[in-house]
Amino acid sequence: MAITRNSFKAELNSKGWRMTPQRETILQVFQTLPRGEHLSAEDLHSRLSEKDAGISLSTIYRTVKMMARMGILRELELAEGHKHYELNTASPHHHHHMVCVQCNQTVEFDNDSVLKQGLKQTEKSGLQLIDCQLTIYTICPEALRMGYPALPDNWMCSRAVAEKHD
Amino acid sequence: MAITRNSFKAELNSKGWRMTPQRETILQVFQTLPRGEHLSAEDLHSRLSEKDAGISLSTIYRTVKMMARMGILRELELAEGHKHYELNTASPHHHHHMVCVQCNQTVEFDNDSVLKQGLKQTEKSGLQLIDCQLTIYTICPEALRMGYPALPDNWMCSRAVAEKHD
DNA sequence: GTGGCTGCAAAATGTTTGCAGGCCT
DNA sequence: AGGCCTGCAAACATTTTGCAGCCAC
Repeated sequence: MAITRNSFKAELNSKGWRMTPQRETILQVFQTLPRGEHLSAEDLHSRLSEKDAGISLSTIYRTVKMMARMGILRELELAEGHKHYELNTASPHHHHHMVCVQCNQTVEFDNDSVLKQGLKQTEKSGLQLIDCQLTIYTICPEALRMGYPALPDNWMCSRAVAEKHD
Repeated sequence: MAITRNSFKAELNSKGWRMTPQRETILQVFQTLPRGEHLSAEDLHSRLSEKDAGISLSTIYRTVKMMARMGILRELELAEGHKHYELNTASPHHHHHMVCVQCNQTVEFDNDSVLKQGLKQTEKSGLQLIDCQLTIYTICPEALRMGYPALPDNWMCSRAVAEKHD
């Protein structure tokens, strides 16, 4: 049931498309990504440049969008202004996200009942469910104490500061 | 509990900010928006230009972002590439969205149990819930029949075509 | 009166696209 | 061999920002 290099190639070919080194590399990155992590196009690009395989940004954008449409990747709108991608594992590995609007820290959590609600809803409307994402926007106690949403310019919570020093 | 011009002004002043004609106008638009509708910054801009009150796009962007941070508006990432806003009515008017990835048609639905799950999750982590959105991505039967995701270039489902003729 | 607010224009960001050449099937 | 695919650069869409003047407090 999980995606493999070969099933990916078969699915591509069945649509008249092709397996290429770039597509294989990108699939591998997601296959070896620790559970709970997700990458933006830019993340992928710099990660691949560091190693050997430089893949152009355009190709990355084209590829992740295609893989998302094929149902292989899941497209997430978590941080402001750009999308993240992760392998689209079906239930029972279906999970959701909780993201702090101040520091963008994301925590994933499992909740199968949400997917059930989603399926109920789409069946009722005669539509096919592609994905179902519960995103919870929160703000951390520290930012609240500092007077959010009237925070000083450039203020960051300690978690966000720590993240900058990675 | 619902937002009013006066409670808005009070909240602004408490933070050292000001009530202005632009902010009042934008609040009014959302207050009189039929339930289930949501506007992008561009929507707001053209809607206000048609009438009398021309408000610059920058001010609109600044204002809706501020109002979202204050918890007055809810920021939605439904269609590709731009955000929509709606009044952030608390439970029991809390609702969620189902959007077709082909034609972008959006249907809202109620589901209080989702909000309950969200509250449970944030409490567990000691965070304050700002918003909680279940977004269901679907694809309509018509696009499936046409071979999605390998659709002909520029193909649109009949609902999407109808939408273009508005 | 003062400092926040607006409008304008310019910049920045994230993403898409046209095209010439290359490689998978 | 044909046509899909890539990389590059340029275009694009949306959103953000610097700044001078304005207006709510």
